[in-house]
Amino acid sequence: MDYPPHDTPLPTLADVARLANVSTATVSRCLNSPDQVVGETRKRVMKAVEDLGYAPNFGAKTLAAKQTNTFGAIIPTMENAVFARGIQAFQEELGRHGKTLLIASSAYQEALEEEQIRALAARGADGLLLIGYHRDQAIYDYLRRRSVPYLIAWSYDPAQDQPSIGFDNKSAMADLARLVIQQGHRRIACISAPIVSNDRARDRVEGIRIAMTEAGLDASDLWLIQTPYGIENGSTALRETLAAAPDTTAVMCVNDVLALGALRASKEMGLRVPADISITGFDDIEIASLAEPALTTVHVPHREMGRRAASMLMQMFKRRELPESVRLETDIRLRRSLGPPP
Amino acid sequence: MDYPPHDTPLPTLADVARLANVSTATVSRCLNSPDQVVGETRKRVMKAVEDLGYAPNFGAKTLAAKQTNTFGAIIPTMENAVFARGIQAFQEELGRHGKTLLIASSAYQEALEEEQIRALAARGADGLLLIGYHRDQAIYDYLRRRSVPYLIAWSYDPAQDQPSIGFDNKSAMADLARLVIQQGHRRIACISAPIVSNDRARDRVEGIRIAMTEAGLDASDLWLIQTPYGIENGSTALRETLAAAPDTTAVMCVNDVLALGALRASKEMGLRVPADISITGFDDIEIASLAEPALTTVHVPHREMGRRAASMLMQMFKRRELPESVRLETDIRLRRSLGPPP
DNA sequence: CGCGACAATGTAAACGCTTGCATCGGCGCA
DNA sequence: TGCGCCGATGCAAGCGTTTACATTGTCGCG
Repeated sequence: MDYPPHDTPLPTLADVARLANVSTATVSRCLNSPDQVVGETRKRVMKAVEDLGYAPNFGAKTLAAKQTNTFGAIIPTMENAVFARGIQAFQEELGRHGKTLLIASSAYQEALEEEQIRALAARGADGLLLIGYHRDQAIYDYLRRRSVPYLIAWSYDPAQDQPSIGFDNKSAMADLARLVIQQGHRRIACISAPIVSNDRARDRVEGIRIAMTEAGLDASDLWLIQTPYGIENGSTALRETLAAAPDTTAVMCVNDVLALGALRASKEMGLRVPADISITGFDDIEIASLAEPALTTVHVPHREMGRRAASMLMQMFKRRELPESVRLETDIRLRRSLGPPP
Repeated sequence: MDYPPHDTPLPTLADVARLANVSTATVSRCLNSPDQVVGETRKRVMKAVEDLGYAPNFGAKTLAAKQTNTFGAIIPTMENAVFARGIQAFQEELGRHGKTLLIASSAYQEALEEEQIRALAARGADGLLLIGYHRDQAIYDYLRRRSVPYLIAWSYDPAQDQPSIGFDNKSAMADLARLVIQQGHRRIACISAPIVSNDRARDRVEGIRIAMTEAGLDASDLWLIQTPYGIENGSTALRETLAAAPDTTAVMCVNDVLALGALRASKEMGLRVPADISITGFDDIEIASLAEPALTTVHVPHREMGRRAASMLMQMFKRRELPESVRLETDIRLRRSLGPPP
């Protein structure tokens, strides 16, 4: 069986019009605003549509109508449950309003993200959801110039002059760090994602430093190690940390997945958590509470964020104005993986 | 700050042509096949493009060129790491060839999936990746009629006359079930996703039945409970199972997430795994080996599947012919969660 | 009975790009 | 010097919609 390029070329509006004995305008109206067409004609047209198996050509439609009912989201990776969940909610909300969501994943590569943003914008997305602030100014200019509404999620920073919905990564992590310090920890290590193009990770690390400084500790004492996303990487990072800084008593990870890896490595090394070493995460993914011991982490309302992001973006498109940025609350989930130092 | 609908309308090919003092044809060629244009002209054109901040209009481009360089994937949910991983690989492979991937998620709803398939097809996707066989025949007809290449992943069933890449869910699960039975289990329960529109789940359940029958057990004795995807749901399902069938000694789950939930519930109920009850999963997601005890499950080469699916689909588009379906091998990862019955 | 208003439909001009074909120089070769 | 060829570029015809505007036919009302 083959896919003839188009042996029977696809039916077009004109074909339908011919068959139904009306003009293309009428067919178009039938499809887009049926109440402008009287019952009998409409029935005839619909039958023709059915018989021909007609489906509108999207490119042509966009070209003529300049609206796609399609929103786009560019996320760093699908393999992170955190984004998956937020985006799922985002899509559900859009769906409720008859909009379609197109997702692209950039695999944490800046160049690729840029390409995808441009692709989605050129494709006429009615609006774009982006993750975090960090990206080339040229992209923002491009988006503004084409007047494509965009919203930044997973970060909230009033200092950044961008419409956004998210939480304050810095202060959330600082809160957690205060708790860690309060438990008596002085030798703290941080396992982070690469911070160079990830403002969320960067802010979280910064949060720890802030709390340390407040407590009279020397922030430059923070042992920092960066590694890509992944359980395995978290494990490796913990081993390296303990090799280089053996007196560490608390390891704060910038996300739960790294923390889970660290947890595993600790156990494999025969360390008891939290008796010998404390470990914390960030995100509160579902398995955080399932781990052994359960992981102390920062809970983030991902679904709420996704849902509200959708509403905001649709508003932006409809009303053509910038919304107020929204700050969501996070809260700390204190679980067994954090305890006093040995 | 506002998003004027288009105060300064976007620059078009014609604008660039005017500024560079060439025809639109030349500009188009500059952008799409630069070697057809001599150096100096090209430079001039590129400068104009730059100055104007020109970006091609995708709709127009598709309309004229009938090729989008875009592939689509419709997955049941992003929240399942299994799909996330496979799709990530799928995208990476496409990216290597300069193609873009658009993803839509159907939240396991048939009607939504259909809508999204149509949307992506109408949008001129060069090819579509679908999950599993189960969907309305009308959709297949539609796709064929529009001659949109499509490939089915995560399932392989020679009986289905569709191009696909995947593994044999039925025999994979049967293999695992044989192992369970071999350990001595006779009272087996199965926690499944809803099987009505999910052939993968259905086949896995069927696999258990086959193994039971082979072993001389009565397949209708299999205690089956269906529940949506999610750890919490897995927990609940386990409790219900044990309430209704208290003599169960092995619980086979159709995916790891449900299994993890079951594991948690067992522990909460004070049962020792596997001493009091054995639990198995399917997929071998990363945390399966991290669980306490580590989960016995079926390992599936998700990334390989994604990567090869991309190649196949690109071939289908280029060569316009149906490929051979590909059957991938799975293998059982025997871990501590499975043991002999008490 | 005639006129205006209005509802239903048709006409045709965009929309922004690609591409087959025509055109135009300039070059090599006899 | 003249011819043919070829590479670079321009011309213009689509591609399949939407939609402003024009046209037609009906109906109610004075």
